Amino acid sequence: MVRGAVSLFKLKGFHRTTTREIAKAAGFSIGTLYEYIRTKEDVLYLVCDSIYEQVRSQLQAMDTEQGTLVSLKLGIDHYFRVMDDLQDEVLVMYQEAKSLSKDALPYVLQKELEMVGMFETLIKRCCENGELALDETRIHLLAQNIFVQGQMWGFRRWALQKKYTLEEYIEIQTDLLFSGINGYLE
Amino acid sequence: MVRGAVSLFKLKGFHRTTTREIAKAAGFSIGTLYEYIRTKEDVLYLVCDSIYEQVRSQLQAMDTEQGTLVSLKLGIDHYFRVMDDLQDEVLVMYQEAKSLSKDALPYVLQKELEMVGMFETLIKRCCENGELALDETRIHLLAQNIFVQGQMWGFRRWALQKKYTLEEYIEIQTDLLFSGINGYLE
Amino acid sequence: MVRGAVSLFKLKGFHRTTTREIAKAAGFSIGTLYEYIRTKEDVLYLVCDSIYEQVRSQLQAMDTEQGTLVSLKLGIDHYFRVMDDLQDEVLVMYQEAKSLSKDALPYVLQKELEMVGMFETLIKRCCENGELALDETRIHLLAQNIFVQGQMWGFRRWALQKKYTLEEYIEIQTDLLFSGINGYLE
Amino acid sequence: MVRGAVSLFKLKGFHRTTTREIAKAAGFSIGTLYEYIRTKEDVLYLVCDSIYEQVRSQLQAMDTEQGTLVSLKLGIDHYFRVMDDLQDEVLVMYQEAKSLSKDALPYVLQKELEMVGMFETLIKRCCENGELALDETRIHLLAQNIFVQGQMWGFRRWALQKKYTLEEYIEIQTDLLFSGINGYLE
DNA sequence: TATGAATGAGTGTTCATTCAT
DNA sequence: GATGAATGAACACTCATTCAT
Repeated sequence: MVRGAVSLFKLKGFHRTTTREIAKAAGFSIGTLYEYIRTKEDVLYLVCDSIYEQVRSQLQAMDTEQGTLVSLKLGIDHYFRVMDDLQDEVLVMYQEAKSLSKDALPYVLQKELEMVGMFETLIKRCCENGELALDETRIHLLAQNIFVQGQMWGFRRWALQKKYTLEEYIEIQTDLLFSGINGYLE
Repeated sequence: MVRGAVSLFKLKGFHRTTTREIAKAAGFSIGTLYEYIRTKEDVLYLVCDSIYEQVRSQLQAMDTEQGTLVSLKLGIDHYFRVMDDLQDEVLVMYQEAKSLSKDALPYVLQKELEMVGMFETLIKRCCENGELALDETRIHLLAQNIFVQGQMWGFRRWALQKKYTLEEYIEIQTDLLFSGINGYLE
Repeated sequence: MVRGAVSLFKLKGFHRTTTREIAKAAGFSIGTLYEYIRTKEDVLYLVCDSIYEQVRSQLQAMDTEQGTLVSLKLGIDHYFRVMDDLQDEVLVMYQEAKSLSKDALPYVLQKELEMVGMFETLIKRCCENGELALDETRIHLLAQNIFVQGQMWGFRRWALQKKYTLEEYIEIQTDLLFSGINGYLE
Repeated sequence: MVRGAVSLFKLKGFHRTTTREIAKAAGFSIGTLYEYIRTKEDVLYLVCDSIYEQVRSQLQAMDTEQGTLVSLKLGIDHYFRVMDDLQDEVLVMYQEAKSLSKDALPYVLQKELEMVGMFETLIKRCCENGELALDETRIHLLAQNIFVQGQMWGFRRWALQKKYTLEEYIEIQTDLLFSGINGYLE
């Protein structure tokens, strides 16, 4: 059901998608759909939940233990590729999450923070390993930046994917992330 | 009218806001509303247009000519403050722009690119001045990053504004932007 | 004003025509239009009234006095040509008269009866002259038939005007009216 | 549904009848009405279609084979009685058919021509049988006249049904149709 | 006097949700 | 359980009519 709903939301947005369409795409009757959900909004919640699950499961492969700059770069590379793979899903979530009820939204945001937390861990390991010397606040914001830069590839695709291939994007972003502007002083 | 609509869209989103509410918020009757617009979507377009106009007019103050790293930092500082000021508006646009018709969307995206262009110019001036040595592709992506980091402050406020004051955010982001991770090697 | 309204009603019908369109077609502002009428329906009444007036004024030329079969035929010929001339107007009245208020309708129907009355008179003169021997009921129905056959040319134009020219129509109808089926027994 | 709609259209016309009224008259909710139709105009089409079907089914009883003047008279008699029976329906169709879409109208007109065709056949049989000697153009127009005279009984009821009973109308019309004016020369 | 901005009741239509079968 | 016919609240939009200027 979720797969079908994602396609529909991607195509027409949450509000323009009818419950009938969701049921049809899932191969259910409308009556059966309402055995699984109580509200149309539940579908959105399930969709968001499923997307986060996909993202998280794909990110499991990321090595958070080694704590070297190389493994950090590999982690970023991996994450960006996952975001490329799931860009439709991520775009949907970005645009529709606000339609979640006041109850469901914090739950979803919590999951996001968990994912940001993965990058925090990755960076912290580097600090513990003595490869980096960043304070907590810098670590957290850096993690958020990496996280958003991954999503950016999807939600600003209209601007980015015209100019860069995924490989170029990963390479340049990683470079800018590491070198900063100061790395390019004349 | 636009002001009222922004508040409503912020509160309930475009789809959950009725034309009657928009009219009421604007202080006129539903009939009069339709003297000014042809379609509910026109309101969204006017809202987006007005937001961009506000952003752009506030960014006019930015000095794009000097071409020094200091003026670049000042530009970023100014932009982030503008984004803080207009964070509601920017959030609305982020979430609702996808509801624009196929005709209006490119027009809005075009305006975004113009704004990204301002940062590109700012950075290019530094290169021309011999303060930086960045190639075209890096300049463009850097500009996009700065642009998105400004918007981030608004659309991820639930995560960021709990941890950082605006001043802290500006300071740390600027620092990370310039120093990069390499700036923190042990 | 009436001229413009007739064109509009012909094109889109009474209900689909807006008062704004009527005003514009008349060269008035909407405010001024409402100086002349109290209700949209008044326009319809004025239109119907004007159409009957046109028909009647054109029929004045008909010679009702002579009381010969030849003058009867000439009268029919003349009437059919008037109906051809005013077929748009007549069609409009046919289709929209039912939208007249309960007050205005009888007034309009009265005018129709007056016109039927002209043919009654024409036929009666022939009887008085000793050219025909028809009773009252036959005279009245004959007059109605002639009247309707004239309108038919307009309101069934989609069927009739593909098959007959006006001249043919007049000739054959007159012939059938006079000869009847019995005139064609083998 | 069609029955209820006919009553309403008769009473107030198509445009003044709301979909809610149609639904109520049909005994279902507005939502259910829209399970059966896609557009209000569909109701009009269904109404027109159903009326023609009623007329045609009732006319099946007409004997088109015998080809005698007596059977022609019986046919006319039968048709006039059907028109009396369905005069409300016929009146509605006369007044509202113009509101049909450009797609549906020809379909309805086609059905009318089929019915006119029945009278043509009836008359032709008489010719083939050697009872009459009428050319094609006269046959066609005669058929149209009979057809319209049947409808007249309904759409000019305000004038005719005050003066004549149905029996009188049938008798006199048939007589005028057969004898013509010439049958009443002194 | 002539205007046209303003009004808001009313319309066709949609769609989330229920519930008898 | 599974279905889908039925519901009706809610919506975007129109337009006859008014009235301050």
